[in-house]
Amino acid sequence: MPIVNQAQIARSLKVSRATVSKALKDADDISEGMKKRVRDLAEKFNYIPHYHASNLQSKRTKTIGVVVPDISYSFFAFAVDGIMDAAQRSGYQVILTVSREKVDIERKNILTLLSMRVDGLLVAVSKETRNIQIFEKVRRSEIPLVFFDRSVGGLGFSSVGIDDREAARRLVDFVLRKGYRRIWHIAGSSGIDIGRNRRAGYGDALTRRGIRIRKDWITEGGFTREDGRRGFRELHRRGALPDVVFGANDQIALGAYDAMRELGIRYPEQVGVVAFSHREYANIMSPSLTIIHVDPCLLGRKAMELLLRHMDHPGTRSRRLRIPAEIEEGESLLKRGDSVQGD
Amino acid sequence: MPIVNQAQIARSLKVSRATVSKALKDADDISEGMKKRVRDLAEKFNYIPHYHASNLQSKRTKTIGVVVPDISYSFFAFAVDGIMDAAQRSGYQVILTVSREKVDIERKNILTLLSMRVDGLLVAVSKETRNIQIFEKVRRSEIPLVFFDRSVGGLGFSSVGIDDREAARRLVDFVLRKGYRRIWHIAGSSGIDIGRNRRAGYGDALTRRGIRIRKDWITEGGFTREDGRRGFRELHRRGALPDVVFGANDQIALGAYDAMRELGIRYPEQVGVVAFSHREYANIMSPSLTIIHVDPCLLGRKAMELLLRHMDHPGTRSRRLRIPAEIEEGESLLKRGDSVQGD
DNA sequence: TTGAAAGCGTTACCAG
DNA sequence: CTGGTAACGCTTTCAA
Repeated sequence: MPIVNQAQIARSLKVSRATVSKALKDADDISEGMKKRVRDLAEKFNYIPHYHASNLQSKRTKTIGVVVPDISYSFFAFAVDGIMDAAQRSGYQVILTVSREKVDIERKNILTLLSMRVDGLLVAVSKETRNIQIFEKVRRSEIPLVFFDRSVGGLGFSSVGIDDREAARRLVDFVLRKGYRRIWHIAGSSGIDIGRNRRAGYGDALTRRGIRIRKDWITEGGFTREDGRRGFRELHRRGALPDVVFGANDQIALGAYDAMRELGIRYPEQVGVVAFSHREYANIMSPSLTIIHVDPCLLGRKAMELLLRHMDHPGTRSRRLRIPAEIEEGESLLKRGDSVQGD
Repeated sequence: MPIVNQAQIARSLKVSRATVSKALKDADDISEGMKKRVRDLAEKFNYIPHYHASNLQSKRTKTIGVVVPDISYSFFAFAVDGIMDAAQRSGYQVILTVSREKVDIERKNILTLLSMRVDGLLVAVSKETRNIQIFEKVRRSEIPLVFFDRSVGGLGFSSVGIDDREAARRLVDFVLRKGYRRIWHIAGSSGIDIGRNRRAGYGDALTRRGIRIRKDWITEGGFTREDGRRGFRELHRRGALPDVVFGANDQIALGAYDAMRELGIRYPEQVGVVAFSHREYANIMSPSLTIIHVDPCLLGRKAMELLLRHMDHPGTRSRRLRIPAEIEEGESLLKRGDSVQGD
C-alpha cells in the first residue's frame, strides 16, 4: 500500500479533509479527542505529509539550490559541508547539483532549481566561459543568488570568496622574501577570475620587487592534477629548473609533484612547491607543501548566511564578501630556505 | 516582478490555461501560430515551469534522496560524485542530506525526503545504533531504498558495499606474508558493520595462520583522524612497538601517523601502516601507505544503478552487491619488507 | 469544534 | 484546434 493522503484518513474517520489537515498540524480549533483519532490513524496508515503540496500555497519551499563544478574536488566537498551545516541550522533542505565544469549542464541545473522554486541559489560557476543569459534569467526571477568561490561579476549578485589576487601576491612575496627568485607559475585557466587573479597577484609580487615577469615561466591550462603535470613538463621543456613552483591550486601542485617524480626531480630538495589550497586537504599532503589557504567550510557557511540575509530581506544590497587567507609554511620552503640566502 | 505562471500568460493572450499548458509542451493539437504566441510571451515574461506543480499529477518527482553521514569524508564525496553522475545520466535530481553521524538527524532527513516524495533513496547509515523504526516506515511507504557502503541488514533492502571482512582478511594476510607478525589493529566502532567486519577479517587472517589474537593489540573507537591518534597512543601505552598498524580506515591511518610524529616514532622505518582507503585519497598520501581500496565513485554509481532497477521494476528482489577491493602496496611495507625475512 | 469551498500551478480528459 | 472542468495533496478562510 503506497503512501496514503489526508483524504483517505478523512474518509476512514468520516470527517472532512479540512479537519484532518488541521488536526495533523495541531491547530487549536480542533478537539483533543479528534486530534488523537486523526493522529492514531495517520500513524497506523503510515501517513507522510506531502512536502511540495503544502509548499504550493506558502510560496516558500524551504529549499536552496547549490551548483558546484565538481563535488569530488575536496574544496567544494568542504564548502558544501559548510553550506549543509548552515542550511540545516536554519531549516533549509539542499538540492545539490554538479556541473562537471560544463556551462550547458550548469545552465540546465540552474533552470531545474529555478523550476523547483528553491528559495535561494548558491553557485560556484564552472570554469568555462560564463553565460550571462541564465543569470539574467535568475535576476528576473527575483530568486536570490549568491556566488561562492568562483563568481561572475557585473551582474549585481552578492559573492563570497577570497581575494585571490592579494592572496597570491602575499604568497609569492613570501617566497621572494625567502630569497628565491626563479618562480614558475602553473596558472589555471584565465577564462575564470580565480585563474586571472592568482596570475595577476603573481605578477604584482614580482613587479613590486622590481623583478621582470617572464612569460616563459608561466603556463596556463586547467585546474586538474593532469593540468599541473602537463604544465610542469611544458615549462621544464623550456629551460632550467626553477627554485619554486607556484601552483594555482592544490591539484596543480600534486600534478607538479607527479611530473617531477616522472622526470626524476627531487622535491623539496631541488624544487619547492607552493600553492593555493585549504588546510583539510593540505594536512594530508603536509608537511611538504607551503600553502595559502582559506577554510572552505567557512566560505560555504558565510555564503549560506549571506543568502539567508537576501532571502529574509529581499531589498538587501549585494555585497562582495572576502574571506581572509592564511599562509601555512611547509617543508618545501623551510628546507630550501637554508641553502639560499635571505634578502 | 516575481515568476509568472501559465494563468497570467493565458490572461494576457486571452486564451485558456489549458491552451497555454499544451502549447508550452508542444502538444500536437495546438496550432503553430498559437504555440509561437505563447512561447514568445513566456519568454518575454520569463516564465519558468513549476517543477512540483507538474509532478503533483505524475506521481513521479524525478528526484532521489541521498543520506550520507558526512560529505567532508572524501570517501562519501566521491561516492556522491558517482551517484550524481549516474543520476544525471538518467535525468534524476539529487536531494543531498547529511546526518553528521547522528541517528536523529538521519531520521529527520529520511522523513523529509519521504515527504518530498523522492522516487528513491540512497542511504549510508550513521555509525551510531541504527534505528530500525524509520526504515520500517520507508518499507511501508514502498519507496525503494538502497543502502550503500554502510548498511543495516535484515530489513529486506538492497545494499551495495564491499566485503569488508574478506578485504580486511586479505590485507592482513598480505602483511603476514611479508613476514610481519606484530600487527596492531586500530578498529573503528563495532557498533557498525564495517567496524565489526574489518575487525573480524583481521582476526580471520591471524587465525588461519595459527596466530593468537591478542586483545591488547586491538583498540576500538570511532573512524576519525583523532580516533586514530588516540588509538595509537593507547596501544602504545600498553607495550612495545608493532611492525605494522592496520587502520580501519584512512582517517585512522592519518591519526596513527600524527601520533607517531608526536611520539617521535619514525615511519615507515620503524612502523608500517596499512589501511582501508580509496585510490583518490590514498594517492595524496602515497606512496607511504599500503591500502586496500574500493572505488567510491563506482560504488555510488552501482548503488544508483541498482536503485534505478528497483524504481523501474518495483517487484525486484533485493540484492547484496559486493564491489571488489584491491590491494595497493605502498612504501611502508616495501621498505620494511627488506629488513624482515619472508615466510 | 467542524466543514464547505476556494485556491496553489499544472495537466488530463472530453466537448465543442 | 481550443476551452471547460476536474484532479493532484494540501491549507486557509469563512460559515455553520
